[in-house]
Amino acid sequence: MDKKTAILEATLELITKNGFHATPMSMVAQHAKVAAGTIYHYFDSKEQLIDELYALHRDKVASVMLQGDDSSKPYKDRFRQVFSNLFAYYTQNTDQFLFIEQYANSPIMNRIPREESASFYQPLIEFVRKGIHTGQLKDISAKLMARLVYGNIVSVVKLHLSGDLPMENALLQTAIATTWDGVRQ
Amino acid sequence: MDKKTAILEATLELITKNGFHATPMSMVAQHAKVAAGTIYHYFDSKEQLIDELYALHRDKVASVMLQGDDSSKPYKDRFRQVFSNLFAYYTQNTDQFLFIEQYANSPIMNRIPREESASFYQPLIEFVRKGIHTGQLKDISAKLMARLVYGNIVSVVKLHLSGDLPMENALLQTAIATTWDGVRQ
Amino acid sequence: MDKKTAILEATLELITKNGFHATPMSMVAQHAKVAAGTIYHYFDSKEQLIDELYALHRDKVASVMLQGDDSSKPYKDRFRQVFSNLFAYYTQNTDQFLFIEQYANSPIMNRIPREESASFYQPLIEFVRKGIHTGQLKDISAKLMARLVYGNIVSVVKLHLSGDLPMENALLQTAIATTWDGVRQ
Amino acid sequence: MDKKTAILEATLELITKNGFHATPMSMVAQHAKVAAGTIYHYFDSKEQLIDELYALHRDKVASVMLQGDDSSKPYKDRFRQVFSNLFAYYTQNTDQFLFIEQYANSPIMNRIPREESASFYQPLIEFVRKGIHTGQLKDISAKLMARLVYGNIVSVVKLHLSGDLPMENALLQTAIATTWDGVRQ
DNA sequence: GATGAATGAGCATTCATTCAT
DNA sequence: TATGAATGAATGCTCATTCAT
Repeated sequence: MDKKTAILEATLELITKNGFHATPMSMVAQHAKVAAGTIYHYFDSKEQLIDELYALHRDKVASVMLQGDDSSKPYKDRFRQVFSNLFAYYTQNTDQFLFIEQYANSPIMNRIPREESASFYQPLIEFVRKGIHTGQLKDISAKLMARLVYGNIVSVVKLHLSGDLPMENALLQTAIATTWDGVRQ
Repeated sequence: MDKKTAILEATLELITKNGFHATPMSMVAQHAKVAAGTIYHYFDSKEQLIDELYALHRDKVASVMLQGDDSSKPYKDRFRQVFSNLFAYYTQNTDQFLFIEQYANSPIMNRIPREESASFYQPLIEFVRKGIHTGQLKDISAKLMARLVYGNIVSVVKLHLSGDLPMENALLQTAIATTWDGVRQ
Repeated sequence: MDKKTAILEATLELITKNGFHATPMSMVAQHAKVAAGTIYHYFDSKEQLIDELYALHRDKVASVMLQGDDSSKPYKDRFRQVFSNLFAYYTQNTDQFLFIEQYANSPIMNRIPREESASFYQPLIEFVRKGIHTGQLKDISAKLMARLVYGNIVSVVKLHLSGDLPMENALLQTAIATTWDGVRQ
Repeated sequence: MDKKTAILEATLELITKNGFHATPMSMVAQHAKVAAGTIYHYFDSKEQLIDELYALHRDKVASVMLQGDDSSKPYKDRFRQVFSNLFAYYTQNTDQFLFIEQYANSPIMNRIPREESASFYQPLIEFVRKGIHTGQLKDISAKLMARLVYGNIVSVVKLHLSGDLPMENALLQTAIATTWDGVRQ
């Protein structure tokens, strides 16, 4: 649905820029070039619109993460690729990144059932688990390791976006190496 | 000022629970047991109240971080202590942690001048810089390294608070070791 | 027209239950199983739909009132029958009764020209007039008498519907007798 | 409270003229010469405002009804007075009458607990009960009789207000006599 | 005729802020 | 200092109505 997409895109952009509460539905309507009432054909409420937007981008991230993963390659290369995938996606889709972080760190996150929100990390947990089983990675909790790896990616993206230290490739490789040294066997 | 403190505490608690926009000034007044108008004797506006609250807790974190740091100890022990200090503070002061994260990940963060907000990491940057200079840590960007270390602490606290994997001490030591292995020379 | 009837019936039911303003056209459409736009093929507006519904049931009541009236019977029996007719119709068609009362007691009643609305009582006025002329009823204003009689019927139906004192037959006969004693010569 | 009274009066007037849903809160505010938000200091919601308005006038009616009742007078005179009291009050306070009728005949009436709403008739029931016990009135259900008497008053007021047959005193006496003849022993 | 997506004016309600006391 | 009643602009949402198909 074209209008639904327009609404979702306008919401993403505006919330990223202004925050949840500084983004009135009327402004979303204006930017999406639909009438205010139209939004309510596609979404039950502002709350539900935002939740759906989050679910959409959460799933998108999950699908991007393992793109191009090839189990025949050396695990270290695969690890480097996963890190790069997310870094590239987030830095090229700043709004998505900032929206996800804003959402995940606000109390509205609790509107999402615990299980569903835990599942965000599932693909990454599976991925590190493989590395653990094959002896490439430390034999520690996969849940913990996945969080640490993902957290490092987020840290690097934030540093990049802060403008304080833009990530050229060499620096990114350093960050990946640092992460790898932490988790490798 | 007793009332000012009451207002700040009420604000912290309510924003942590409800979020910025779901926390009306009237509710803050009620919880702080002052009249609505009284808040405006101590703060110019809601915005300024929140900003001041953030500044307060940001500085508190900076002071907690290096508590008990003793430059005569082995650097690795000092590193372990910094990590533990923050972990302990955040898990024992959940509201502060959640408030800082909520604030730092929302667009209102931009209200704070870039420099000031970068300075949050300054003590940690100095700390890792020492490790680099003495050859204990990798010779890479201190800014990057500080972010990675702090990001790992945040990751561990969030995992703990999610209830998905409570951190007993052994697990915490694992997380510290993983971080250390990443940054050490 | 089948759909038109469905719309009228849905409107009656919903307005009786929810009131005029708590009955959106979309809800009427849903219950009548037609599209929202379809209603506007049969009715000009919500206002006109409601007015037509009222006219419909007002006329229905007029036709029910004198059903089975036989001028060869004793007038007192005929009086009793008119009373019973309306009581029976209203208690067996609760929605119609409640809708008429709701409509007649709301300011929208003024949308109907005075004359037309006065004509609701016309058949009853004629009926009591006969009783007056033949000396069965008091020689007082027929308009007044008709209103008193109809008012008594309404009172009895409301008491019945309130559940506070269900009308079995004996009680109904008492009510009729009381009314009769008031108006008879 | 001066403003509260102004709000109640404005609401009464406007609802009587326009109906519940055609009376926006902004219009109430305007007529009461207060800000829109001020209404919500005194009332929780539009619904509660209307309910309170109804309760207020319901109680007022109950207190007016028996005004000047003197148990040493002949019962018939007392009966005539009760009838006259209500007729006079309603015709001199048209808005109150129309509001009560509009409210009582709309589905919102169900917001009021059954018992409370039944109690509206209680004073009148007690009054007719006295007449029954002393043998002045028919020995029939007091509940039924009270409803019939009150219904007659309402009928007379409505006829008067319709403009179709203004009630001068002689006519009013006729109406009272008709009612009395119906209920007297 | 029939549909239902789309419109946008209108509504109830909230809330940051002010100010007379 | 402190109060809390009062303000009124702003917000999320509804709903009668239209119109392209």
